Amino acid sequence: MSTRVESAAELWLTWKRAFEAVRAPIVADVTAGSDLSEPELSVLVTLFEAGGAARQNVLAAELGWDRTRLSHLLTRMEAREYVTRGKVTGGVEVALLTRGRDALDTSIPTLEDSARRHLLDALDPEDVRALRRIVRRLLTS
Amino acid sequence: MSTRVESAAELWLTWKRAFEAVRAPIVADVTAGSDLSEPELSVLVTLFEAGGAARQNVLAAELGWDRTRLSHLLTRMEAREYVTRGKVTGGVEVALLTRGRDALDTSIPTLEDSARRHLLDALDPEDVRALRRIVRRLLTS
DNA sequence: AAGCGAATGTTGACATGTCAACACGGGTCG
DNA sequence: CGACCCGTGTTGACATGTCAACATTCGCTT
Repeated sequence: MSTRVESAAELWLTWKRAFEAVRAPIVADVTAGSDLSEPELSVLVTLFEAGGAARQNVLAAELGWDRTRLSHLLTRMEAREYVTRGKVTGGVEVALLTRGRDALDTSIPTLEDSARRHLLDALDPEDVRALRRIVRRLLTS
Repeated sequence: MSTRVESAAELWLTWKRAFEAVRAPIVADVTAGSDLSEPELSVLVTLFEAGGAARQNVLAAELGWDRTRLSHLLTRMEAREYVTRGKVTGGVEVALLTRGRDALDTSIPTLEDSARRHLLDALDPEDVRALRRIVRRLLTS
């Protein structure tokens, strides 16, 4: 009759809650300043970290997204001249355009500031170390 | 010209990546078994934790969602007879229906199992303790 | 070379989320 | 009382994400 929410599920659910609680204000901050949505920023950042260009499937894997989602989003971003797509043996390569770099330059400081206020400052150094360790572990498992 | 991604932003971005990496398989597991979407499950769980019924605005706050989103979702869930809405002084109260409880009973064990495999088992006890502490801290800040 | 299969992307229909505008119902204060 | 104000919830238009079906291309096998 009445299911209980047990340990692993409970850990997941509270983690999710905390994550969303942090995400919401950060997204609000970031989207307030620029005309980038949060997913768009993720794409640009990932692209930037990859050196300015990346294969579309790599991008999708990096972001943990579905091909379809990325495809649709890139179509829109291409129309706004943030990125271009070029055919390459075995697929498609996406590259940052100037407008994309400019948008990044505008958004990153805002993101840095917001993330510091809503995440870093809420934790003490030990927590931060632990969080980094947890993240690393989860990403390599 | 070329922005760097600094410490707080970098922490946030990697955290997000790890979170998504954990979320994806859990969502896949949970939605595979039942006919509940992940947001729907969140609503049911929150409702259940609240004792089976809750004011709509409380629910929204608990979930960290927009009123609008919850309203739309509840409309769909009401149509599927998972929950009901009743007018109450000062707003609307949402209550679990039998179908909702049944769906929970089906989904929670799946969630528990999936969360254990994809989250708990990937961490050692120390990480888990740290994560719980971090979550608590973030939710009360 | 020809055929096949797997990986990659795209497309269109549909589900879901977001935003701005509106509607309603209590408080509160003149 | 009556005129506001504010918190709550709904609605409809639009943006975004998801899913299944389809193209294309590359590698592998024969």
